[in-house]
Amino acid sequence: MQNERRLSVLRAIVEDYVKTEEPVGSKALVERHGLGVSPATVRNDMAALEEEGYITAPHTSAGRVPTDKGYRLFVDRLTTVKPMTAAEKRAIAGFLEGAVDLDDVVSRSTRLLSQLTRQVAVVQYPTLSRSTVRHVELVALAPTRLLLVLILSTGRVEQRLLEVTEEVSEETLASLRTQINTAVAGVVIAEAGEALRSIARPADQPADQPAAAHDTLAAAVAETLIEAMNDHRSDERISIGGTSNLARFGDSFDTAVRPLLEALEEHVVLLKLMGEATAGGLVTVRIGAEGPYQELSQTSVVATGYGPGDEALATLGVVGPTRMDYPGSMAAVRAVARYLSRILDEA
Amino acid sequence: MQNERRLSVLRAIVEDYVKTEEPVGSKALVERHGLGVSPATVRNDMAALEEEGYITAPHTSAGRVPTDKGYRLFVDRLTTVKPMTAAEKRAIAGFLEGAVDLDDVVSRSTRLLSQLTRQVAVVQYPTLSRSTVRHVELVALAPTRLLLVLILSTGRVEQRLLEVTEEVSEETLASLRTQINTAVAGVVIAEAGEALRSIARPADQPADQPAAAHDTLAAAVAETLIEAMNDHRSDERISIGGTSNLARFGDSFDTAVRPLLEALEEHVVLLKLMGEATAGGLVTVRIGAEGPYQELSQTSVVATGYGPGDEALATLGVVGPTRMDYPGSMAAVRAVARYLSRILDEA
DNA sequence: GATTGGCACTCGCACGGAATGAGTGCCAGG
DNA sequence: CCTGGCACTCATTCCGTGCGAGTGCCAATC
Repeated sequence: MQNERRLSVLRAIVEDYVKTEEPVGSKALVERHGLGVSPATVRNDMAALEEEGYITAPHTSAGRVPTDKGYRLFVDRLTTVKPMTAAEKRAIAGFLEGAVDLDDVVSRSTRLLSQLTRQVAVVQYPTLSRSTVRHVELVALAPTRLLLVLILSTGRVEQRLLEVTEEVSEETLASLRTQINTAVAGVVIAEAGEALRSIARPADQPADQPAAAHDTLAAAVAETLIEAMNDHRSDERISIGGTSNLARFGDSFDTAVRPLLEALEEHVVLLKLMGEATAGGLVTVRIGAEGPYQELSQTSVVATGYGPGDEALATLGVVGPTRMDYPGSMAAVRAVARYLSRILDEA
Repeated sequence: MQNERRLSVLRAIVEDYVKTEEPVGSKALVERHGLGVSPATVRNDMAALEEEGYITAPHTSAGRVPTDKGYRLFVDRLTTVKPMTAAEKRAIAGFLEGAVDLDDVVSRSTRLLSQLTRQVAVVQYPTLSRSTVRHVELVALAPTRLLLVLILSTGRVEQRLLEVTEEVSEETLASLRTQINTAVAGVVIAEAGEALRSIARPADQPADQPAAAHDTLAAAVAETLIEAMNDHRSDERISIGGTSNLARFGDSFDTAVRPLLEALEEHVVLLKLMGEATAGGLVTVRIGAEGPYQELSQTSVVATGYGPGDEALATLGVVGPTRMDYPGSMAAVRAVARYLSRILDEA
């Protein structure tokens, strides 16, 4: 790929095709874009581009369509991420400001992203594993029934019910509460387990009766909390929005919409599709067959990581047909991730 | 509608049409069902049924299709809800048993329902307004930053952050916590607000300095809690699943799938569509144009209420094209609602 | 050597008419 | 009231044709 104009032609093809959803011909190209050459010249370039596998013709008498390889070149070299307008920025900030809790933040982000991109938006809830413990609360609902509330730095709250065999006094509970919070507040989840276990079996304590009872309780609480922390089921929590945007692609229902609808049900598949979270404003683009699933060879993913302090705790992005507005999507994804991270910072 | 056989014919038409998705003719009818009469006879009956508006012919040389009115008669008089098989019951119970918290219960129910019916399932989270307060927890995250956790009888947890102007001591917090819980534990949401306000401005207290501080704090906490309780935004929380089942109806994309996809995004629309929750095992069926939305004249809703003690706190059901398996859907909806209510009873 | 206008060629698609056949309505006889 | 027979309707399917968008190639031009 040497020629400079050829790249412009490819860019023009991609832009036109994304806009019109129809194969684009040489004549239409020179008209709509200001390339100062004749259709014939463009045809030569197109022939070369096709030779190199960047575009393809659905059939002889139709225009050209970008291939995955063509889109790839486009996003890698032919596009500069266009910044959001001031108005858009204000809209994003305003929309996210009003959120009352983590659920709300995530669902607002999802709606926002789907509206900005007119695609299906996917937002993963912040992972447990790399966040820190903010507070642990023990509540006696009944003499032998405890509610454990685990509050994380991301604002996420996990709760577990725990039935114990012996009645628990309010004093025991209070002391255990203090003990636990001293031990784990501010500690990363991954390391909190060890701290909890050490409370349950302190090395220096004699084996008399009340101490044993306290330890049994502490052990049970510790185990439940550890279980909640390691609950990777909840790592798979995601929020999906903008499904109705798929309606725009009703024509390619079987090749694009149907597989995507199915993938959206399988959260595990979806998360794998989104890929590893990338930090620092880096947006990942996965085009068509580049992804791990054959059935989704008509689907692209634009994603990035987010989290407080630019540490990528979770992924967020949009999913749609390969024929999508990559620059716009990338800009929107990056902007939402940035604002979302900022909100998590503050909280 | 007098003739007995005509009803059988209608039933046969509905069943066949739902199964084959194609207009059904007189000949096919007598073959597939054991009506002991000739096609000609059936034709006469069909003519009568059409006259009365229960069925209609898409065009002259095609078979017949049930009208909304036809489906209505079918669900009202021609169907006995078939009970779930023992295996299905076990599957339902087993599937719901494993849930760890309310979120999990709801999302499992959704998945379950969509799998049983092969339709789009919608489950509304239990409403705040008619549930009772189980516990209120106050946590000092920082000297001037409080986390309020509101735990309801349904297992639902609402949390709010509250910034206060003056530092709060642990003792003040503890006493306020006790006060609040004494006042509102077990009280219905609707009445809890009054109880909270009375804590904030006790009639018999002198106006000296520390008391005033305590009152300011109490008032702030009370208002935040009341706001959380009256947050009808969270009444609109719903869980949706089985969207990919819409893929089966790819043919009627524009008339059925697209409007439904759009409605699924609009939670308010969806809730209105599901209608008032009905208690006591009563399943509501809303067929096509019977619903409030013209664009959804091709969709039916099968829904019922659920909640602890058979009090309908929320709605759950399935949404799909009018051409749906009503008996099966009704049975599944009823069964899931029943098990779900039972789980809420236990918790 | 790149660019351009000209021109023949390809091929999908839209349009129109004919054949097909499923399904109906009606009628006369049982 | 049911049934077999029969003429009729009309959506769907299948060709065949014409059209036109778009291409590829070539010779001429700058």
